[in-house]
Amino acid sequence: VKAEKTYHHGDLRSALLRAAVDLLAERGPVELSLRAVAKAAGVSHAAPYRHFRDKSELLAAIAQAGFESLADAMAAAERGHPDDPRAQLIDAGIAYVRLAVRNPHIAQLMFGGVVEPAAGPAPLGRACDEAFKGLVRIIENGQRDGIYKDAPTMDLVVAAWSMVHGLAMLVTAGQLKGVDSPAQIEDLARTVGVLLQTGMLAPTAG
Amino acid sequence: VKAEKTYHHGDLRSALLRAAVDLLAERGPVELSLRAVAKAAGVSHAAPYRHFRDKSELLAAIAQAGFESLADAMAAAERGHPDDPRAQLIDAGIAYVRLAVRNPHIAQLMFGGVVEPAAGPAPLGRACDEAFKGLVRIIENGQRDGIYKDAPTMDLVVAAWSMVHGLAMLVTAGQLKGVDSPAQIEDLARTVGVLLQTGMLAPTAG
DNA sequence: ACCTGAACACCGTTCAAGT
DNA sequence: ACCTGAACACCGTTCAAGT
Repeated sequence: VKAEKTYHHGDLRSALLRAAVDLLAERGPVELSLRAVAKAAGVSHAAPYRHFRDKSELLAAIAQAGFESLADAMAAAERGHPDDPRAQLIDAGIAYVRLAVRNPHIAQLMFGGVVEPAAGPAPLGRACDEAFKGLVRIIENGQRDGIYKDAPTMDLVVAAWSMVHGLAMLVTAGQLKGVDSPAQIEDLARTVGVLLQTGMLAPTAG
Repeated sequence: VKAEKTYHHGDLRSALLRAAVDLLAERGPVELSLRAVAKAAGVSHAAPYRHFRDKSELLAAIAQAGFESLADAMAAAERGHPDDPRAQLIDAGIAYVRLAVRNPHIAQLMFGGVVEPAAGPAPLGRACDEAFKGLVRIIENGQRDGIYKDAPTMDLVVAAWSMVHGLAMLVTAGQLKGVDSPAQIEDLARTVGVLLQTGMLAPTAG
């Protein structure tokens, strides 16, 4: 941790990523400049090009890390309730929303159309698939136990993913007024998750 | 349509917006340049500054138009089924998803964190509120008729909005593999909407 | 292998000047 | 009132050169 002789760094790549995450939060993806990232990391403006092909690849690398965290959270939710798929799903939803709320700029980078999605460079697409598969497994667990309707698994998966994803995106975009504290948001995630499981319709209604 | 004498335009502002929408689709918000927009509209690179304070205000104006279309669609869904709040909600969801799918780049601009949300300039925030209120009205109609659960209205609204918003965002981000055709997407919106109303749980399950 | 410095084309934004 | 042209600081990207 004190070998600062040879050019500048032991691990410039991750130093650049850290600096970029900070600048992303400050300035947004449009105003973020690769030159400012390089300066923050203490290298020349050309140095990042040894590690990222261009600015969009730097942003994609940040998004990729986000998808990896998401996949981890899905796996943890499944492991956390080995015999209770309903709790797995609720926890997965809460974890999803929590991750997005803690890193709103990264969430928006992952899904906001600035970096290309699954179509992008291979590792990004793979990380994204991994997160998706975690959710699929959780729904499959519930269907195997007969907890969920006998509908096509993908219909249930899309419904659950849409709900939790939508909530996360609305919250990180500041679209939900009066919802600020993390506790409030987790409550909302839980409420909405229960609604998805039991439905909006009144028990008595036709 | 042939008065090209005085400087250049009769309505440069909307010509710039049209050009910007095209370039947005081609190059994305980061690579979109105000100078290219000006050139496409046939004016000097300084001319846009008479109509927009800066690049972000141009993008915000595009997003605002998107929110206005969304508010219109919500109102149309309500009017389309005067006595059937369930159909109002399903139609609103389908319209929401359809708008997003037809203009993915605008949808991502509206919600992707590139332009500031409700916090932004007044007209943007107002347009966004208007769309939201349309959905609230539809849910309130259902509660008034006793169709929906007697839960807090905002819980139902957030659930419904999250679901439809999430589906729209996942589709526009290309995150849902194998879902391409508009018909397929509308089917999915309908399926997911019914799931939200009736719930994921099996009727028999505890 | 990894980084620097100069270089090029391009950008956002401003402003005095034109009609 | 609305637009132009020059100007400035900044950016993305490349490349020959350094260690």
